[in-house]
Amino acid sequence: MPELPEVETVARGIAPQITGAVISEAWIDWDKVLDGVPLDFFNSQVRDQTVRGVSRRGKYICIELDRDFLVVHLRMTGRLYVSGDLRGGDPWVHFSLGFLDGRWLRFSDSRKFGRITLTRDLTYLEKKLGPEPLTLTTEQIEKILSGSMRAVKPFLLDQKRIAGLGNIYVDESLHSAGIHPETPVDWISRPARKRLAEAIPGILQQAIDHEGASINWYRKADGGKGESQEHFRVYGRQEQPCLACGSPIRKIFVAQRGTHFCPKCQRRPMRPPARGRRA
DNA sequence: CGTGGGACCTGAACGC
DNA sequence: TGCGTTCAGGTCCCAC
Repeated sequence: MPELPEVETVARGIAPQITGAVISEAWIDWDKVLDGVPLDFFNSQVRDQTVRGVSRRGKYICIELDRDFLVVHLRMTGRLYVSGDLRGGDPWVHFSLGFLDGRWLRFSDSRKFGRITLTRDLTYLEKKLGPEPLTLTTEQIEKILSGSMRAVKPFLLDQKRIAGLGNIYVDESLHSAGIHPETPVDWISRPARKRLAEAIPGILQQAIDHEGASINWYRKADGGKGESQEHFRVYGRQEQPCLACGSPIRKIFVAQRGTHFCPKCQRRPMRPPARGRRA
C-alpha cells in the first residue's frame, strides 16, 4: 500500500508524538515481525533509549534512537500510530513499542508483510535504494531515465533506480508525461523524458500535500484518511473517461502489476526516436 | 543483465 | 448464507 507519499505522511505524523520519548520495552505476538530477532535481545538493546527523531528513506521509516535506528517497512497493510495501550481494539497489532510515559507505538499489519529492523547504521538501506526523487533536479532524474531497454513501468518500480515510487504513482506519473508503460526506457523521446522527470516529483509532492492515498488500508498516524486517491487520473479508473481526452482508461498487466493508462494520451511507441541510437 | 513465477499473508469483493 | 476464486499499494528469491 504505502508508497513514498504515504510513508512520508506517517513519518511526519508520528515524529512529534514520539520524539523525546524513552523506551521501556517492546511487545510482539509474532516473531517474524522482527525478522526472527528474539524479543529478549531486542528489548535489551532498545530499553532506555530515547527517540531522537523520525525520518523517511524511500518507503522505509527510520526511527532514530540514541544508539540505533529502528527501520520500519509497512509493505502492503502496515500502520504505525501512537496509542494509550498496547493493542486494545486492534486485532492486527503485531508489535508495540512501550514508552516510560505509558504510551505505545503500535505497528498494525493485517497481512503480516511488514518488518521492523534494529540496526546500528543505515548503510544496508543505502545499498538497496536509489536517490530520493524529491531532492533531485529535473536534469538528474532525466539522466537516471536512460541506459536500459526495460519497459519504463518496471524500471520505475525498481527501488535501486529511484527510491519511493510504487504502483500507483508510477501509473500517475506516466500518464502525466504521456508515456506508454511498456515503452523501453531508451525509446523515450527527449521531450517525453523531460516531462517524466518533472512529473515524478510533481505527482509525489502533490500526493504528500494530500496526505497520501487511503484506498484501502492506509491511514495517517492520527487514524484519518488521506485524500490523494481523490486526485488520481488513471489509477483505479479503468473504463472511466480520461480526464484529459475522454477516452476510456484501460487496465492491463505489465510485469505482473496491474497498470492503468490512457491509450490515446499514452501511445505505444512503434520505433525508437528519430534521433537514433548511441553506440 | 533481464524476466517470469512463486512465496510471504490476510481481508475484501465478487460469482455462483 | 456459504464457499471458492481473485485481487491487493511491496519486496525477495530462484530458475532460466
